[in-house]
Amino acid sequence: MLTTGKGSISLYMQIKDLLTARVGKGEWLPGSIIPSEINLAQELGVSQGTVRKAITELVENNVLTRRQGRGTFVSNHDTHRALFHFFHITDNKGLKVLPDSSVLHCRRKPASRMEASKLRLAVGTNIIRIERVRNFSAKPTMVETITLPARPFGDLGRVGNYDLPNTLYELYEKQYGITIHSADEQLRAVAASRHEAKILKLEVGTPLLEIERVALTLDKTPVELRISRCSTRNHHYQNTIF
Amino acid sequence: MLTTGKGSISLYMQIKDLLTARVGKGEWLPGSIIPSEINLAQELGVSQGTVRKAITELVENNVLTRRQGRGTFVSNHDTHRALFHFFHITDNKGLKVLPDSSVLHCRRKPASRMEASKLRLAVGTNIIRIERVRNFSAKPTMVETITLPARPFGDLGRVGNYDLPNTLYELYEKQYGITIHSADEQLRAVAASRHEAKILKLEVGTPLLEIERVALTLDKTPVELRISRCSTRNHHYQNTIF
DNA sequence: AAGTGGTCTAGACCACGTA
DNA sequence: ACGTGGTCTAGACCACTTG
Repeated sequence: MLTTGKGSISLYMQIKDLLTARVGKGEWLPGSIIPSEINLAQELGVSQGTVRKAITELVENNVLTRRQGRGTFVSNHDTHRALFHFFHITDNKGLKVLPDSSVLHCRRKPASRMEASKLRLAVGTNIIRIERVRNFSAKPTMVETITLPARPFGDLGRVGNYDLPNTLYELYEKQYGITIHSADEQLRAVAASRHEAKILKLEVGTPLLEIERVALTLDKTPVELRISRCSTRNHHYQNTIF
Repeated sequence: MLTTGKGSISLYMQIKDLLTARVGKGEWLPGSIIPSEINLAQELGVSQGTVRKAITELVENNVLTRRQGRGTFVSNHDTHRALFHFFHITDNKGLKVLPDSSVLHCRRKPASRMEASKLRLAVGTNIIRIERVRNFSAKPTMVETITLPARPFGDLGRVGNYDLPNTLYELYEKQYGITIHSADEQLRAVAASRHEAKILKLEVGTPLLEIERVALTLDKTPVELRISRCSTRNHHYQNTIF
């Protein structure tokens, strides 16, 4: 239960942790409504303002979403979030459009040392490795290698099912109950390999922007490693520092 | 003055705008203390909670900084902010250290079309163009070209004064009263030119990470264009998506 | 009309830093 | 001891959405 008094953490923080846990455990599913502030306050024996403060911070963390007059909901992954929150490539006019994707292959393998390290798995654990190319207005622009631990993602890409949706995080959430909450990205400049050059129709050695992303759940468990190599002839990676 | 009633914007928003204006106009200088929440509430004829909500959002925007027991201060640029807020290059272990810098040259020129566009100046307006190289543990790693409008930056780099400090935003703030508040960055992969290759001791054509940054003041006026080209052999650009 | 989140108030008490 | 920000309460009213 909640504790109060000297030396103990503040009430709203305890409530924040409690609400986070309920979301993390799947007690409240993405997209569903949570009890009203007043109900939660009664249940927890605190004032509405205290619950409100906890919820406010979770809204800032993109864990919950408020809708005036309707209620408070667990955030979920829709196309908008994929585009404006997790996708940072824009064309050189600053316009953001999701590229479409086509899968080149999808294989089950033991994790390489690098994959194991990034996903915090033992070397040799089974993983699913997807390679796909992403096109902007029919022009191949990015090559992506996506690595997922085989465990929670069970049958993904099985039975020759290369028909993966464009926005994978929606799939992870709906199909496997795994919600991506944050991601760490490392960007480097690399030279196009022969393989990449062929796919992207560029010269071997052309500089490509490499984005290595580790996607994490709410409790910071890494669940996806994605390495994208992107031609920056007509596009760039956009980041705003506030 | 503050307005209330139907259709008018919320009180705390008006207060937020008012406080922002006072900071923007230099009425309260970076690093200085602002009146206490209680004093502001009395002055403005609202409750402390309302002032508090306005200040809370400005703290989240990095405009103000609270220090418990001491007061609320206008944020300023120190080394910590330069490193953790505006500098995104880390080594491949994830460690962040500021590189040192040495200026190659510093010239006054009319703005190129590109510079004028990015800084929202008329083509041909006088600008200051600084080129410097940045070293990590004595290894040249980044080449930077920094463009500033000559107007507000008066005598910067004049009289052969190539002794610019490493963290320029502190200089802009203290010397010229210009506070950088946010920045837009565009990242691309490019091939090292002969000039860059020589400085960085690399082969011509080596892929470099180009970071094109436009730095803005609180009222979103662009005041610095900075193009960094960075070897990503031992370092990378780190971005976290929450 | 009823229920939700959004704003605002007035006042209490705590934790922290300074003098 | 005093003033600051930090937490918490109880209650009022508004704005919005749904039945």
